[in-house]
Amino acid sequence: MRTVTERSDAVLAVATAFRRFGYEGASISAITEQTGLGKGSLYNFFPGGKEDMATAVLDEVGAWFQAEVYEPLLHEGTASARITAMFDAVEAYFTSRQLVCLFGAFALGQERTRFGEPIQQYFAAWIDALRTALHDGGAGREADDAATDMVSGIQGALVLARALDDISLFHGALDRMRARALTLLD
Amino acid sequence: MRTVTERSDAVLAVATAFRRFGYEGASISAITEQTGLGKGSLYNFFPGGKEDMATAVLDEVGAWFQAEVYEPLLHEGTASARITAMFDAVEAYFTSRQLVCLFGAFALGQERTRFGEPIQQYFAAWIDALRTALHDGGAGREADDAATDMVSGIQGALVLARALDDISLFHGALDRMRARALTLLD
DNA sequence: GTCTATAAAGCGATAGAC
DNA sequence: GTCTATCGCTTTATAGAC
Repeated sequence: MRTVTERSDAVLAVATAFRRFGYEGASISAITEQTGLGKGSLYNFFPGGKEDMATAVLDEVGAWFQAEVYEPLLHEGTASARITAMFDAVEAYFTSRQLVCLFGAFALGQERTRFGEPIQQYFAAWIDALRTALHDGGAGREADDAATDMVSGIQGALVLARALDDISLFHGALDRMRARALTLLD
Repeated sequence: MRTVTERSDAVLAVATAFRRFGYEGASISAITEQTGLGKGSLYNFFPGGKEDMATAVLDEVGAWFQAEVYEPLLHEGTASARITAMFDAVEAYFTSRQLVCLFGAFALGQERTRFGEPIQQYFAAWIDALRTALHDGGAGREADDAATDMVSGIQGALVLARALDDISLFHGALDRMRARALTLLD
């Protein structure tokens, strides 16, 4: 059996392993089983080993959010449409990924030391884009705190929904944040 | 050098190691260095090894929250005083513990599989006690969602404050939640 | 690009002296 | 209750065939 793979596919498969096992918990052999790729393939794609894999995964996720969340938040349509679209995109994203935000999970562990810069970048860019959209929509001084609270609230909802093993907690929290955002606009 | 230790002291020291390294990242030798206890002492206190250590740590933290957060929330004083006291206690607790909630951190990782029941218990009891206090204070139907949002909001604030390495994000978020709680009462 | 075999280091855990 | 030595296993990573 020799199914040739592209690196970008390998990155997605490795990301699944990290979501499931965490960074420390994802041993190379666990990643091998989860992804179906042998060690040879893995070290071919990621010469720097596990840390290289994690960097590639964070890059991929960061790029996805940049393209699908932050930029739409800044450019297209009315403020309320943009913000609603953000919640929809984020809800679909985490729902299809076991309610794990790799940046959030890494921020809580010792991984924060190794990957501090991309983690910081991810959250700073998100808050910044959301604050801008809120401000564009007429939210005044409260746009700052509101943007922070919403990004924070999404992370908290992920923690709680996983802890209580109840995905409706995630959907419910996002519904309330969506509604609150709309009350801040015009 | 033979400094005799009590198990309860060992539990507190091990907790610090888990906060710093995470469950998977805290190797026995790392716990040895962090705590100053040798392997002999550790396995004397925790015959079940690492899993035993984590269980003891979660028990200790859970008991602390039960005594210092949940019960005061249910019994003493006016609702607004009880809720303010909760935020104060929680703020001081996590501030002095590197902004790590072990239950929240474990909920995001594979540790959730092993320690699912205590994790669930911790958050369910917290939400339940807070909901009761809010209800006692005159908050109506919204007490349910508000209690969930506040416990979730605290977890989110911990994630964000660690990710951006800015403790003021934690204090600011708690200030706003405190204020919101008061607007829900009477 | 993928496989298998293997090396070197670190892991959790145990045994026995004190 | 604490120490040191050690076992057996798994880990990350590499080498070389295909």
